[in-house]
Amino acid sequence: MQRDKCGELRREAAGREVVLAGWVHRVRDLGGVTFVDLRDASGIVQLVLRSATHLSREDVIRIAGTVRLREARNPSLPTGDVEVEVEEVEVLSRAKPLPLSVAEEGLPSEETRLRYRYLDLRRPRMQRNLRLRHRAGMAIRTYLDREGFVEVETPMLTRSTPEGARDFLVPSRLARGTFYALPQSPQLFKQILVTSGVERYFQIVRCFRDEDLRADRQPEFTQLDLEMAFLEEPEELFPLLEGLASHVFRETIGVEIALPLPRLPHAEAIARYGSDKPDLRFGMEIADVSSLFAAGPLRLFAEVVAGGGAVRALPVPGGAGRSRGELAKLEEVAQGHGLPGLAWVKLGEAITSSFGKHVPAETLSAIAAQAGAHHGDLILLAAGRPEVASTSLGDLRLRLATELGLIPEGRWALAWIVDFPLFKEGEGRLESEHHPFTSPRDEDLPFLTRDPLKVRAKCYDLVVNGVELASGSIRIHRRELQEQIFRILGIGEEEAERRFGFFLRALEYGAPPHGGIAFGLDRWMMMMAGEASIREVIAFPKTTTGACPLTDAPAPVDEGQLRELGLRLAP
RNA sequence: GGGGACGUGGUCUAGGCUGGACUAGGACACCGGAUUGUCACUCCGGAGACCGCGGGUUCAAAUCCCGUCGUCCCCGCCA
Repeated sequence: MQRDKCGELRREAAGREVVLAGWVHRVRDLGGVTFVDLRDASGIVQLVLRSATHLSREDVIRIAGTVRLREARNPSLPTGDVEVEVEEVEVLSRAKPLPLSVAEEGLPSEETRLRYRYLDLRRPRMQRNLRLRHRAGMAIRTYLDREGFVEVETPMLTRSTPEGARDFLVPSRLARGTFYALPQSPQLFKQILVTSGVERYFQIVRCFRDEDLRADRQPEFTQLDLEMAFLEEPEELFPLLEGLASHVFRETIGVEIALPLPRLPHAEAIARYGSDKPDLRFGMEIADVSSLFAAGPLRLFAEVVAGGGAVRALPVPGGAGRSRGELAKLEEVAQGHGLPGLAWVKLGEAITSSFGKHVPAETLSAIAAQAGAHHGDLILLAAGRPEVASTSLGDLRLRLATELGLIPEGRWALAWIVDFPLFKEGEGRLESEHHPFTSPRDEDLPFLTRDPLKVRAKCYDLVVNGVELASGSIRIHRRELQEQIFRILGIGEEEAERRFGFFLRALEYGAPPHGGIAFGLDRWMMMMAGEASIREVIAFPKTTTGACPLTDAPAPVDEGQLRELGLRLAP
């Protein structure tokens, strides 16, 4: 269909004969003359109709006409200098009265939006989001291609390798009673690919996890997955990834990211911000004031410190005026983390505290100094196991900063979180902090047998504004070490062979040292688009119950289909 | 698995706490009419909802209670 683009008509086009096709955006019928805003992917232009063709919103039409300069321009449209005097109109397709408003304000319910997604996606904001995502994808591919990466597809029908989440299963017809699993990530395939001589692999790939949904979680989601051979240390990978991230930010939303990015050891992130994905757009750092209480006047806190615990302090700017009730609410948050309570110091006209007279004024001043708090501020104190004390205050730090409007908009605070522990305590056994294929740090290898919880991993997260954007590691490339890790995780030799045998074997035929990372692409898009939900950057997302209102999936299947698969539904 | 919020014409919403003139109001969309310079056009008129569904309390339920379904948010879960 030969046609011109609505959004590209400018002053210079005046006098030209054009053919336009698009959707009727709005109709203003003045009787003798009717104005129609015609919309196509390029934008909107005003048509002038003098014939009596009845048009409704979202009708699809094709017109032929002449571009003319307007008497009065419309400054709110890029095409506002011109209009098209219509000579011929052809209705290509009628639109019924709309089941939802295509206006930006007063959004319909999520379900209605998804049921009529083809209308919902016509909103400028959604069009913008789709295009933003496309630009990001282009930027990613351009950058990685230039760096010598090869995009390789990996199977969607694969085997269940019970890692973290619940698998989506696909029954096999040819081998009754067996199942494929949809991949939670291409983890093992990408490691096998670098072992196969693809020294630089990447893929923009769909992943599947059958867990409950959230605003930032869908059962199927997209990762930017990449892996490189001949890496032994995280630092060898960071410059490339930083280049990628800054390139994508620049090409997608025009934001410049200052490089190199700060590195923050995991332990420090917890201590200073009470989170392994700290929001670094603002201060309010947590201070350790344990030493002030170690031999101090408060027996309760002294005992905590003596028992290996810590007392940590969070400054709250301008918080000195908080009422007892407000403090109680904050305390509830801390209690939710398992702390018995919160202590506080107010730097008001006088310095007051929840300690009454038990703690001398000079100690209170010392606390204020260490917490970096000033006149008018409040200091919240948490005492307990160091991590619990910190994460409780970390939670409060975020809540209070949000409430106080201390988080600057338009800032992008990126950082690497490094030196995660390799293991964490699970239910009666050790679990991988990242995943079982993560390499321990060389200097911590001696602790593997003696004190595994002390072992740090060659593992890293890329954190943006308090959101985990990407997570990766240097992998284990020697079978013996991989088997040792499995043993520590309580995966026996027989089980390891059964579940991961194919992978262990691959490590026996010349596997280079390697490592990589996976970005949560949807979350990244969500942030760049300034959206609060991942669904706004996914064309056809699912509801919280995993349903698709557009197609009504999931749906029952015919008895015959089940029979072919050898399946019968339990009563 | 648990907690919370919401559900009123096609869409968004008022009403709900404190049940009775609610004969459920408004805006947008829709239909009819007027209208030759609008651009969120305007003006006049019209149609359209038994208030998600089921049960209960009551003389009386959109309103109170219970259940259920749906949507959203959070905790658990998500290597």
